[in-house]
Amino acid sequence: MLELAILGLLQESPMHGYELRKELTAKLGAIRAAISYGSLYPTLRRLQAAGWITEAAETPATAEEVPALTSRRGRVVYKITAEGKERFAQLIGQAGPETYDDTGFGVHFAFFARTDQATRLRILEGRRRTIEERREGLRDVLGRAAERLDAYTLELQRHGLDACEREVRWLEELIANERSGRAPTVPNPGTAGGRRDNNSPPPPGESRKERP
Amino acid sequence: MLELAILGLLQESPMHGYELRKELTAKLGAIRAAISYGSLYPTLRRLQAAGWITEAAETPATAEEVPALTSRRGRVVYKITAEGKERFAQLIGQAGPETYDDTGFGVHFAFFARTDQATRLRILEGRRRTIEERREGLRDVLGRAAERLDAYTLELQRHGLDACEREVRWLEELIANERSGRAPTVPNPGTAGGRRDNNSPPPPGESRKERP
DNA sequence: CGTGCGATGTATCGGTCCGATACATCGCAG
DNA sequence: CTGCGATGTATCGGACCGATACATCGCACG
Repeated sequence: MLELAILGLLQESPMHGYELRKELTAKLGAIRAAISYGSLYPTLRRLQAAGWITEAAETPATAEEVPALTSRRGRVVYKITAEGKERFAQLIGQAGPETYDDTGFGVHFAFFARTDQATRLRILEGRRRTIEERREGLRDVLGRAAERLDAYTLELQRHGLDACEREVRWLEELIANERSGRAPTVPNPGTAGGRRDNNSPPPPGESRKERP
Repeated sequence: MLELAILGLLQESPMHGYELRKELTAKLGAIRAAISYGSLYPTLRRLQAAGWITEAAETPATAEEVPALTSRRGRVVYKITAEGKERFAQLIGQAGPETYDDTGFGVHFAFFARTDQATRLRILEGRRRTIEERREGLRDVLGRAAERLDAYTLELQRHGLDACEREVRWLEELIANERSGRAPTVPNPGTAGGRRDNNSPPPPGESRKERP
């Protein structure tokens, strides 16, 4: 999962570890806590060994000398290679069971802008299937085994069941949207402060890159 | 986390691994997928080595002989020890940061019937804090960094934000309930099939054990 | 003027947990 | 009587986390 996320982010622009972590947190903040360096750095090493990424030279063109006075301490910028792009395309295109669990789905979804529509649909439906099964499991417990469990445990299940139902509905809308339109935006009026408009969703072909 | 869950379940009644996994799945189904044997068995071994649990003899009293004909193949029943109960009480009573993440909170919550009220309140408030922070992070991204992210990523964040707000509300109700009543049941009319009544929540002292 | 603290930055280590895999027994339907 | 699905125990490699260590940079506060 981390591999996919790193490859995806480096496709936007080269980055060093720290920056990568921040971008990762921003992009995946909805589905998981901040990624640990204890995962990040070993993974970067692994990707580099596999040839998917390489180290890029530091020293941006605007660096007006100010040279080796303090010896230009280490800041390792990574960029994706051509093989890395292939690898990313391969990973993003295939969908196994791990694509449908909470984390896996979240990561795939976060890169839907780089995923073709058929795959998007396949993933959304697989996820829906998965959540529907989880939902049925919870209904079973709440129905059949209810008297064996204490009130707190039951309340937990109820809350979980509610979340499942809500996610299924969300997925339904996304699927419908995907099938016969193009925009990922769900038409329901957001629960949060409603000042966000977000019209003009980009037709998900390729996205332009920009860096400040 | 697994340690806490196993200790908690074995407190209800002795069990072997397979059974433990099923009960674990039933009790924690709302927060995580089925626990893996690759975690379960090593953890059981660890707990046994630490002296928190012991192997109990198989052969339930009703076993009308039918003896060593096929050599009574292995089925290892574990039961909790006195030290194990102390350990459980210690684990359930203390609350660190890991108590507030998704899995940790879920496990603690699932054993709230064995937790004193002060601790329950502390945990609920810690969890609320954690989710509120996650919520603020998502709002920040949605507000400040919105134009840097594609429509799919934004939709993911929105869905996550919605889940956060919902959970905070849920926690508020539980906290209010906890402060001035006793019942864990949230008064909101459930989204699911509403045939479950659940009055008479047990005053959370000690719960009776029963096994079929 | 300095000094110390919070953000930036790279890195490792032990431990927890997962997914795949292997293997054996039991009850029962065909 | 044969095979298959549920029950049952077990290990191994790998992914990821949390704690920890360490070094530099900019700037606010005294």
